[in-house]
Amino acid sequence: MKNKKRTTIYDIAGKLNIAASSVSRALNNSNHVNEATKKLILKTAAELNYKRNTLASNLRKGQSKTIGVIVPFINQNFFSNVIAGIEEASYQKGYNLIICQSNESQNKEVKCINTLINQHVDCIVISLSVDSSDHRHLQNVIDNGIQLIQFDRVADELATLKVINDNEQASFEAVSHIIEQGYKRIALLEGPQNLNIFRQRKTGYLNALKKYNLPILDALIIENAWTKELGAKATRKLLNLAEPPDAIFASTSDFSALGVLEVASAMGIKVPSELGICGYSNEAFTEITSPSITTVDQFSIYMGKTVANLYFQEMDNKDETEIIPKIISIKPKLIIRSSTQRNG
Amino acid sequence: MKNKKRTTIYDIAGKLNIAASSVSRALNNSNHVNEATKKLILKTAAELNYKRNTLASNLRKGQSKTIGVIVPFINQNFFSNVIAGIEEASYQKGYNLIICQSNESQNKEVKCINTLINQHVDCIVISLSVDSSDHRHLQNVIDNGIQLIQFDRVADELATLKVINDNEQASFEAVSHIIEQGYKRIALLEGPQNLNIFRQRKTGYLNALKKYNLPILDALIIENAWTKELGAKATRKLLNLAEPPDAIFASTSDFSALGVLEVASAMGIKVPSELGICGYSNEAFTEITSPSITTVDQFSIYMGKTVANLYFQEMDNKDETEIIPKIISIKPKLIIRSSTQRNG
DNA sequence: TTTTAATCCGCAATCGATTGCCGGCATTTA
DNA sequence: TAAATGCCGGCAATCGATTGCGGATTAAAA
Repeated sequence: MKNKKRTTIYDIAGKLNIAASSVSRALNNSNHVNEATKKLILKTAAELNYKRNTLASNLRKGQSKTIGVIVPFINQNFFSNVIAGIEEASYQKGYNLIICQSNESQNKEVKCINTLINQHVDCIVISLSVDSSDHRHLQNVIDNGIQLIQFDRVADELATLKVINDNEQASFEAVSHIIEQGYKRIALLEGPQNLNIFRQRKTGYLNALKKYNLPILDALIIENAWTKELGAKATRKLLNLAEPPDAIFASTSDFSALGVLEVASAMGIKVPSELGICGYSNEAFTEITSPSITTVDQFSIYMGKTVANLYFQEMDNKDETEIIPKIISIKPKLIIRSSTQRNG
Repeated sequence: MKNKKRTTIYDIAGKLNIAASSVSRALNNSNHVNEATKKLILKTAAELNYKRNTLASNLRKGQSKTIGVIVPFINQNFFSNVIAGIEEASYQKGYNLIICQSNESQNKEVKCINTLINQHVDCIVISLSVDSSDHRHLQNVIDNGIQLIQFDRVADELATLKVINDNEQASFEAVSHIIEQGYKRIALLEGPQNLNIFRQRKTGYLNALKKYNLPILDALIIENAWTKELGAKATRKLLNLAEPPDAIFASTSDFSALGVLEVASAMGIKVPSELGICGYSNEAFTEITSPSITTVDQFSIYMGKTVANLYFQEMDNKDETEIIPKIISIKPKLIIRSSTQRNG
């Protein structure tokens, strides 16, 4: 029962004593075949349990109907949601997904890209790894004639299709909200500044301080505090300052914010009355901590769908020879919860 | 710059005035080529930015070095972790992953399987959707000579490779722990019984009650309470009984347990003193609710690695013509937290 | 010096599906 | 009736890489 050779169009052609080309045409519903023979072929194909060999088909047609996706980690909420979104939209169009993780390493990222190029994917969707420094591997994708779409963590200087969040605006709104709640000394936990998203969030933070005429205090800005542990560590440092902050904006992630919350609780500091906390990403748990954590929702599933549809749209009007770089910016939403509400 | 034809082995062969077969052999590091020419070929290949066309290669070799994975939802913690595990192990072996979501629908599951068969994947890894009733589509995979590996939610009657959790034992231990904490009336929130995992967890529950000579009370067993909302609804019903339970085992998921906790909190019922709660899956948030939730860890990433390695191992000794069905059972771990601890 | 073996390389078939082109037959139009 | 058109089917090349086989050259053994 095992591993008999699969039935091919030649098997069908042989059985019906016709040419393979006719079988192929029938299977592709070409109107170049008589309706009766087409039916007969389809029937025979079903009987013989024929499955098209997509490899052969793609090789001949020079396309693979496959989209390659590279993310730092598959099992992080934001990314798995984006992937789910991409998958949903792609499935409807008959496209498949090949997923790779870069593990936040440019080294592996390069390998993933090469694999995907070898696989002749039609499109590569990527969110950069944290230590991504130069972008020759991305240029390589383009040079190989593969559509490249960057999302979330993008290389600004590369003119490709992009789907991003308006991080600066979201960050600005979050910090403005914090200020309006009466907090005066607002600390920032920032992420690796080689990633544009973290630079933008910092800019938003600075702009908000500026708008409300609050001083920028370098002591309250902590670099690379983007995990729960680093967030906790940074918080310990901040709260032990002679003049500690009265709010902490964990611009990097909700995990970082969780670290802040845990340290504050352990130190007996009351949230939000004595310390305001705001995270980023709207992870599921932010709703159920006590107090619940104010955060920013990035519409991750929608983002994934947008990425996929952007590709399909580009395909549709590929009569244009040149690719016009296009950027779709999604406005994230501030989710105000208990951890920053001390008015009202 | 765009969409020039890619360089092929023929381009390399042409430039060096040798046969394509030699180029192929050099690229595959065959020792059938002179060391000097091999070097020259490799150098030229790099210069011309050659990328192997994996489609052609796979077509010729009759294998795709690709594993297809089908899960209900990509963006659920357990599944995304399993996928991350599979990806990690596969990547090391040079295998690619094609990911599909069944959306808990057998209908889509069938389509996914057909897609993967068409793609000529070497192996299909699947965790069944909840409404999966018959298993002809799985049989179809086997009939097409594709290795099938089931994990977590498996069809017992199908003799394939399987990687599962010992749900019955885990459930037994969880309920035993609850009983040992002095709870007497333990409710069970159970999942759809057509899935074997939920049947097994129920069995474990029943066995534990039996062992400790506790009565089985039908009123305390609620069917299909496997989301947060359904868990909450079930809890409202249970706690309004004339004789309400003093503990609830949400055997379906931690989300369900979270629903229980929220309703209990809203009703002013103290956890764990008045009500014990135990979930299943060790979702990240169970650690940070107050009180933290006792749950069962399924070692999901490890499970993914195990699945992948099981496949590679089978490949290695495929000299055996017949496939020996093999089941790997991973023993989950009870994580005891505050929500069930009222002794000590 | 001759035989044997080893090493390298090329030819050509192959994997399975697709598609441009040609030709036979039937139908329609002049 | 002859010419033009349309429909349907087959032939054969093609996509790019792999591989069995045979031949040529060189090195090693007798």
